[in-house]
Amino acid sequence: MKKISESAVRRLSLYLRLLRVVAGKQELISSQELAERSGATSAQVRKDLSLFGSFGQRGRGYEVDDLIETLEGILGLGRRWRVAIVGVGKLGSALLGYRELSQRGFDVVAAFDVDARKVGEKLGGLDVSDIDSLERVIREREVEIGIITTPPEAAPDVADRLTRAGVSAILNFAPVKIGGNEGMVIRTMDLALELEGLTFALTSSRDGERSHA
Amino acid sequence: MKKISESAVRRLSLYLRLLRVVAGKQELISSQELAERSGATSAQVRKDLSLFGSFGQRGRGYEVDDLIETLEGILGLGRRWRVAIVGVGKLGSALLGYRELSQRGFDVVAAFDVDARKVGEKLGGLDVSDIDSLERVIREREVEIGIITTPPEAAPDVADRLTRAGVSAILNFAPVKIGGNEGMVIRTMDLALELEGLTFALTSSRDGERSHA
DNA sequence: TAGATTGTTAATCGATTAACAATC
DNA sequence: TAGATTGTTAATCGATTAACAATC
Repeated sequence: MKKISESAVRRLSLYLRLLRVVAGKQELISSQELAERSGATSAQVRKDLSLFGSFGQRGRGYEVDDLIETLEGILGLGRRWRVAIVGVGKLGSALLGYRELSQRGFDVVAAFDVDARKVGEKLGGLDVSDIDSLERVIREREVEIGIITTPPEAAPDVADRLTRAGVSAILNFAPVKIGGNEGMVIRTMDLALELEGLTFALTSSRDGERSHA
Repeated sequence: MKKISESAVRRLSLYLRLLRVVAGKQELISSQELAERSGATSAQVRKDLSLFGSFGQRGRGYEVDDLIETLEGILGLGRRWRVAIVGVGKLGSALLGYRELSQRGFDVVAAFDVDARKVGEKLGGLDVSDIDSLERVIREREVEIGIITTPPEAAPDVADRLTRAGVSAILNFAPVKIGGNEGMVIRTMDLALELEGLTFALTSSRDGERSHA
């Protein structure tokens, strides 16, 4: 099976979101229009889609509804996913309260914390479980995706435990490298890294101006 | 000035973080060690650094403390940055409460919301301002970076207003495309997109297994 | 000096863009 | 049929990796 780049997958997600916006308003969409809305080129759009098959009609474009279904299939969104959140601090509880998650097909079925005061508390309609019961609860509730919102020190250990408990993918918000063993799918979202991307751009563009002057 | 790729900048941020961990513990570090810790290759590390100069000593490696300072300089972290958060919902207030931000050189000096009940409230030691006063407050407090944590519908307008008020970079958490005019630096962090990256990988790897069988 | 490790050039790999025949 | 737009191949561009002379 040919390898699909991460950036291609991101764009597919983006196309799907844009298609949902126009769904019901128009029947067909061209690679050109999808390109304008997504900031890609029309060639890019056609290429991305063609990695998985031919879904359009020459001379007409793509059927919006069809393409939505196709993309949902490709991205694995034809079903719901069972998610656990580990670490119910500020960020964790923000995520717990997110309606977006459930709308997009992700059911948060477990939440964990070390803090005894939080355990048992009801947050977003869900009991917070003790982190000590992680393995058991993960198994019982058949969690497939773990979201780590613990402090960085705790994150690698949590990742190991999630892995051993049978979770198959992790979305990590802690600013540390998470060691996943073979086959584990891991993504890290790192606020500081993104901010530093901004400050780099600001700083170097300013230097750029100066050196032009 | 040669273009530096976004991924190179991300790696530089990562190297910096790793260097801070070993600072005080060791004086020198090799590209090899930095590579192991970051998941890059040693050639990658040397190449990334060489985009900005020669900071190492052949046969010895890089001085940890020196390299930290150098990277801070490159990434624009030799100073503090003034940040505003727009949208004090769950995510916005989580960010407001983040000590990490201030530790990393980002001072949150303003927060905004549309909700009259939130305006005036003190959150993380900061008064929430009315969104109507955005332009004025941004100017008065000399905000340089805006963080958007509003619902998606509001985000594009907020981005425009931030831009016109003189903010030079935006970190956007809303799942929409933000139109920035020339020279504006924009990054979007999109939870749904990342999750869909996971489900894609899970789904296609499973399909992969099947097709091997 | 011998061993280690950088900085940089050249080779490779992969992703994006351009172009156009196929075809609705 | 004429016009539009796909799907795909070839060309280009950029990023990563390999290799090695320079040198600490």
